[in-house]
Formats: sequence, C-alpha cells, structure tokens
Amino acid sequence: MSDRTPSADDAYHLIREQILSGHRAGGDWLREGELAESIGVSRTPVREALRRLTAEGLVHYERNRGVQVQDWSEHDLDEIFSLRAVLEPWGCRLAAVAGIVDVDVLDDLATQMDKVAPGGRPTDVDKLTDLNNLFHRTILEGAQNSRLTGVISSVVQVPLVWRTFTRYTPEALQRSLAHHHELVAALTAQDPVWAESVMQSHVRAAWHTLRTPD
Amino acid sequence: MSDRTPSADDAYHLIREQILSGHRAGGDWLREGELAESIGVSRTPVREALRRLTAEGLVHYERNRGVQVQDWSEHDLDEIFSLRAVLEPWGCRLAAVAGIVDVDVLDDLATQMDKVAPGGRPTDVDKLTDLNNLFHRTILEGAQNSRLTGVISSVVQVPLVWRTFTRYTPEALQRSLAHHHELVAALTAQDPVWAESVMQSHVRAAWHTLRTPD
DNA sequence: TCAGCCTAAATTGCATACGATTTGCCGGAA
DNA sequence: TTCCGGCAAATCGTATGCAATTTAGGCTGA
Repeated sequence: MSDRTPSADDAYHLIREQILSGHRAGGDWLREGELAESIGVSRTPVREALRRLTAEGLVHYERNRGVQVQDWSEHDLDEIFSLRAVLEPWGCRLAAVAGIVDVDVLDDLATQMDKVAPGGRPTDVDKLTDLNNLFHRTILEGAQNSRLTGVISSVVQVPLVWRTFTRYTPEALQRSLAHHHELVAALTAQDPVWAESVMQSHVRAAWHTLRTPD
Repeated sequence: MSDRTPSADDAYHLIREQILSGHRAGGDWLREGELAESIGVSRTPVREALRRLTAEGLVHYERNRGVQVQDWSEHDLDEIFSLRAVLEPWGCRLAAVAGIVDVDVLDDLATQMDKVAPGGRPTDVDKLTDLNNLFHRTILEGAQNSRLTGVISSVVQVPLVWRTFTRYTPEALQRSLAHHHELVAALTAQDPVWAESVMQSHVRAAWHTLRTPD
C-alpha cells in the first residue's frame, strides 16, 4: 500500500505527455508492443490508453493498422482558434456575471507568470505553460458550465497550441501577460462586457501570433 | 469475407444504442461479464467499448468498480442548451457565408420530417430523430469546422436531448418543423444574420420545450 | 440490538496466448 | 526494368486465466 502502482493509466499519462511535449512527432506510429515494453506493462493497458487518446483526438486510429500521432496543419490551428474565439470570451463573460471566480488566485497566477517570463523572455516554458493553462481553466470554471470547460480543453490539447509560448516573440508574450492582468481587473469589476472583450482580444492575438511566425 | 464480423465495436454501437434509447437507465451498472455474454463476445472488446463510452461521457467509470450509465439532471440540460445556443447559431452563420451546404438535401430532409410527423404528431419517433440529427449535422458540416461538428455532437449525445421529440407537444413540434424550412430559406439566400437568428430561435425554443413539460 | 470483523462471492485489472490482418520483401515473368 | 504473385514477419484483435480489489453477508462480542 506504499508503492501501490496506481496502475496503467500511467500509460495514458505517459503517452499523452510524450505527444503534447512534442517528443512524439505528428505522423509517428505508436506500436502497442513497443510502448508496452518501454512502459513496463502488457499490451492490454497500453491499448486502453491508446483508445482514450483516440477518443480525445490526439492520435489517429486505423483498424488492424494501429495508431499514429495526429499531425496538425495550419487549418487545424484556424479551426481551433476560431472556436476558442467564440467560446472563451463567452465563458469569460459568464464568469464575470457569476462573480464566483477567486480573483486573488487569478492575480497570483498572473504575477507568477510575470516572474517566469521577465521582459517577455521565459525562463521556464513548461512552468509558464502550466500557469497559463491553469489561469484559463480557472476562469472557465467560474462560468459554471462543466461542458464548456471540457469542450475547450479537448480542443486545446494539441502540441502546437499546448506549447503556445515556445513560438511567442517577447513583445507578443508581454502583451499576453498584460491581458492576463486586464482580465483580472475586468473580472474583479464584474464587468461582463469588458471581460468578454479582453478575452476576445487575448485569443485572437494568440491566434495571429501563432500564425505569422516561422 | 461475406459475413465478416466487423467485430466488436459492435459492442460499442450496441451499448451506445441501448443508452441513448433509454433502454439502460441512468445509474444502471454495466457489468462487463453480463454485456459480453449478451453480445456474444469476450470481455476484452466490451471493455474497449466501455472505455470509448466513458471518454464520450455517456457512462461514468470508477476504478475497480465498473461503469454505470450517466444520469442527467435539469442542470445538465441547461449546460447543454446554453452551449448549443452559442455554437449552433454560429455554425449556421458560417454555413450561410460559406454557401456550400446542399440546400436541396436539406429541403428534402425537412420535407421528410413533415411527412413523418403530420400535424405535429410523429408516427415514427426514431425516424424523426434520425432525420433531425442528420439535418443539423448537415448544416454544421457546411461550416467547414470539423471540431465544431465534433464538439456539438459530443454534447448532444444525451438520452434526454437525443430523443428530444418524445417530449414535444404537437404545437412545439410544428414550430420546430417550420424552423427547419425557414433555415433552408435563409441558407438558400445565403443570409448569415437570418440563418443565425433562426437557428438561435430554434435552439432556444427546443430548450424551453424540454424544460417546461413533465 | 448493534457495531465490527472476517470470510466468500462477484467483479474488475492485467498478462499471456493464439488467430487474423496487414505489410514488406523476394523471385519470376513480361 | 517493371509489374505481379506469394510467402514471411510484424502487428493488431480477441479469448482466456489468474491476481487484486470491492462488496455482501453472517458471525461474534459487547
């Protein structure tokens, strides 16, 4: 009961992590046998993990052929961000109206992000990513619609989007960080229109930032 | 190669059908052994089906305890319809702009629904349900955003919503059928504002219809 | 009577084995 | 050389068996 193996949805988390981090590239085949061996379990739990990832859209499944990591085009990015640009501002407005978001937590997250990326130059992208995802999720939870939260997170789980900040210029990142503080202010003021429009700017700015570089 | 068993994502479709049709009520436990025997396969493919259903939110999974059919409250209905009321009108607007929806197909579907429910009294609810789902899906596909389509269908797959028409009064159903024809007209005219607002009326009317009776 | 433990049945979690399908390679014929 | 058939290797799909966990019931003792 001490080193209890939570068991093999470890497999799920491990594989998922490898995909989101970009360690497994789009198009790579994921072989059940290989994964099972590397994780140290049998194929059964690996298959289970792969089916979960299939349902979430992170991998692509073909009967009798296996699964490969989904790969992502500019078109996918547009789909994702046009959807986000509708849903996140709406959720942010709902959160402002409901007024149950803990703005102190939010403010703390925004400040931590400032510290991790002084001058728009991140020192720890993983940390920044975690903080950012938590920030957005916290706001959405304030909208009191669990399906909204679920839908957005299912759509955002794409390497390119997940690791958004690896592609930001210092200027873009600083603007993004400023948006966070403005969101805190709008939510503190419980002004739904303000909150919605800042979030809309925030998402659309991110969209363009990811589209143009490279 | 003639009677090739497509195999046991049969299991998936069978179980899913039983849930959506209300044959398995919310809260019912789904035992792997029982399902396997009734379907005529081993537990392995049944487990796979159950995991898919878990990912889709149709059933609730607890480790070492099994899965039970998700049960649904009025609050779930509100979550679903408030989300639909944002997404479907938006998708409808996009479809009107894109102008690639085959309005003849749509018109045909709307007409078929009239015939299946003369005077707002359905003769075959399953047929009506199928036609309605296909109608909505066809419009959404015209929005050219596959994630939008996926997100909405994942949210709509709830017995209460899926079998919407079993709870309609003749008047409500007739209004719904009229909306369909108006949607065809708006999409034919390629008027995004018209299309969006009709769809918004359509969804919100459905919401209230499902909320009030009983 | 009732709380608590302890055992047995039911059920799930995982590993393994084997059949089925697909893929890649090799040789032969045009 | 190129195309095509066929065989072997790789890989997936499913069945089965056993270990681990949970649940239910009865028994004991206060």
